[in-house]
Amino acid sequence: MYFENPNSLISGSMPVNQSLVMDGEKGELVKDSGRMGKKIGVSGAKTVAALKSHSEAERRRRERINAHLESLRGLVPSKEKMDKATLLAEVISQVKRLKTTAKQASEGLHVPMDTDDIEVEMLENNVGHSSLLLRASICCEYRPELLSDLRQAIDDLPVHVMKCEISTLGGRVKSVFLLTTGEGNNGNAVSSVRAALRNILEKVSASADYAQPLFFPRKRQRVSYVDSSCLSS
Amino acid sequence: MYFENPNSLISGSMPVNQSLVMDGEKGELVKDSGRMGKKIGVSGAKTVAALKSHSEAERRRRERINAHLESLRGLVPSKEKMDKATLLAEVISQVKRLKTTAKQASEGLHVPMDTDDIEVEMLENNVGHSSLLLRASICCEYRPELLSDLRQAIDDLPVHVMKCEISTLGGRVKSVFLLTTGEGNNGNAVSSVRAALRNILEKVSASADYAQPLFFPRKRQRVSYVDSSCLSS
DNA sequence: GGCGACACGTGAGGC
DNA sequence: TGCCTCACGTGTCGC
Repeated sequence: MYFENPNSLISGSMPVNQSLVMDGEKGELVKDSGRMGKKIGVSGAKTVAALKSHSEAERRRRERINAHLESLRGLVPSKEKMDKATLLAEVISQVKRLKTTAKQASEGLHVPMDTDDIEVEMLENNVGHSSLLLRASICCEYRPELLSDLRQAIDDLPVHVMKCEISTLGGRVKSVFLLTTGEGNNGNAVSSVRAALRNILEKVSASADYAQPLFFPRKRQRVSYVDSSCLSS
Repeated sequence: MYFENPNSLISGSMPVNQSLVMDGEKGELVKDSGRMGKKIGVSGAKTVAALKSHSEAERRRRERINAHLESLRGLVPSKEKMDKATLLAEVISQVKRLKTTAKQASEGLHVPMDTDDIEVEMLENNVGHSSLLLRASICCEYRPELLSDLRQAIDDLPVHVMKCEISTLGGRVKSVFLLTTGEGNNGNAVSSVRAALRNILEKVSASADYAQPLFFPRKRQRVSYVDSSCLSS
């Protein structure tokens, strides 16, 4: 802020530039061509009033933007006071990170969909470690042998289960595994896990009798407590 | 952009304001006190060069900021072209939303902790609907009757199960329920659910024999695939 | 004293 | 027309 008193709009060193200008090229004082032949004295008051309201409005606009930038500064984890541009850069990387983690934490997990599905993906390559981190999921209708089948299939694979998660919605179930492979056959780990899960999926469709669902055989209900509008990435 | 040619620095209507100023108060033309008595003609070339590089640097700075704003515009779900200020406002609400959903999706769910725990909380009040949305979780050591006990307990309560999720880590299990209450006794819904879950927890500690864990009785391992640096909110 | 970051006032253009 | 948003050049402060 230039002036302690915000009312003192007119700076002593900043020209209001209404009719007298300095020709920068030659340095001579010239009369501005005052478009539309209004006399200076007549329209002067109105012009300066308009200019004043204009600059005030612009100041308000700047304050609005800067206030938002300030609250953004409070939302990024960094504590040091940073540049306006780098703050924005930090915000966009933050938004991207949050979107991917939110997507991975919600869409990937939790909600069994209506269609049977198998997903096996390699997560981070974990540079420095020779083992891979895999995320495998299977989504299908529930049947009583499903869990033991799953356990048997995973146990037969050369993988470690770091985390297992089962969620049910309606009569359907989705199981998500976080797996690590030992050293060695990392190349076909994804495909072998996928094949094992596919076997289970086919066994499901083979057994014609669908037993009662695992937990709560109510009518299918959808619930979405995750803001899916944010996950478009 | 004012000038097609960025080299034409000197505007006809913008005073360079190096020595002649307009006193805004009285409107009289005054001589600026020209600190350091350099002659205009001598330092003119250097001054105009410095001014040019200055304005160019400022232009680059603006372009940097605006480029970041533009990429932020691509990250916000809204499709209509919005104001700079409203764009920033949208971004900060987006960040807040993503933080809460990410936090709820990760820290709240998924990972069984080492200590037994029961959480029952009311989610949104869902204005307009008379039913409440609850999130209830129980975290304890696994035992074979745990799942059927849970089902029985929840079935005895006046709630609907919208979603159920079970995750295991080591020999421990965490179950999370998304519940809706019917009309009526919303006031004590939280406490009654909590009491039911507490019953189960006590039954666990009563049965002294811990059967083998549900899935994979390997050594306890921690995995954190959610960027916890973003969840400070 | 140059360089970078910021706030400012102002002209242009859109409804 | 009046209001609003934006880009621009400039003054100023800190390193």
